[in-house]
Amino acid sequence: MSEMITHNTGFTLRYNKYPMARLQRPFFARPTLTVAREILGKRLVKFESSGQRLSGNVVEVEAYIGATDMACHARHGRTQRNQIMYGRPGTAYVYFTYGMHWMLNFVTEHDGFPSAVLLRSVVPTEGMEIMRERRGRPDRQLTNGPAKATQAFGINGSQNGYDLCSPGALLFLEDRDELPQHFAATTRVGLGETPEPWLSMPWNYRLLDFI
DNA sequence: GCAATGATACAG
DNA sequence: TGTATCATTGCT
Repeated sequence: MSEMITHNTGFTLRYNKYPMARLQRPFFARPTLTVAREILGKRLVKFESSGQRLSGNVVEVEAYIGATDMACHARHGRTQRNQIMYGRPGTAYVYFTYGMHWMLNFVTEHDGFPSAVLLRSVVPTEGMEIMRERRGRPDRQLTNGPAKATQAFGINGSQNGYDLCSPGALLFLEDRDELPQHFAATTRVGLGETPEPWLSMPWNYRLLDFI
C-alpha cells in the first residue's frame, strides 16, 4: 500500500540572518509539528573525538506528540526508557529497538510534556569516508533511514539525554542559508498495530527538493 | 517475504 | 517470570 498524502506539499521561503548558527533551545521549545517542519533542511553535525566533523542535511523527520499519541513511546506514561522525552527541549532522546538499532530524536515543547521529533533521513555532507567505514554500503544508503543515520554518525545510547543546545555541544543542529523548500506531510512509518486516528496522522515530514 | 536480535512493557 | 511487540534493516 502506498503512503497516503493527506496534507499536500507546502512551499516555504526562509532567509537566515545568522548562517551556520546552532539551533538554540527556543527553536525546540515550540509545538512539535512546527519544530518537525522547520528541522527539514537543517544540518545535523557531530564532532568525533578525532576532531573530524560529520554532517548531513535533514530530509525526513516524524513527530511524536504526547501521551495521548498512541504511536508515541509515552503512550503508557513515563518509564525508564522514555523519561528523556519528558525533559528539556533541545536534548537527544536515543533509544534501542529491534535488538540492534539506535534511533535519534530531538525533544520538543516543554518540560513535563513528552514529545520529540524522530530523525529519519539525512543527505550526508561531511565525513562521508567515516560513514562509509561504519556502514559498508553504497553512498546512497549511508544515512537514508533512522538507524542508518545513527550508525553512520556513531550515535548510540551514550548520547541519550545529550543537550544539543549547550555551548560546547559536539552534537547539534545547524542553521543554513536555505533555498525554497517543497515538503510533503504523510502518515508515519512502521507504526504496526497503532490504533486510529493516530495511525493516519500526517506527521511524517519529507523534503521533496532532494528526491 | 521474512530473519536477525534483545530491550521493553504488560500480563499473570 | 513469560512473552508479544517493536518509531528497522538487509538478505532471499
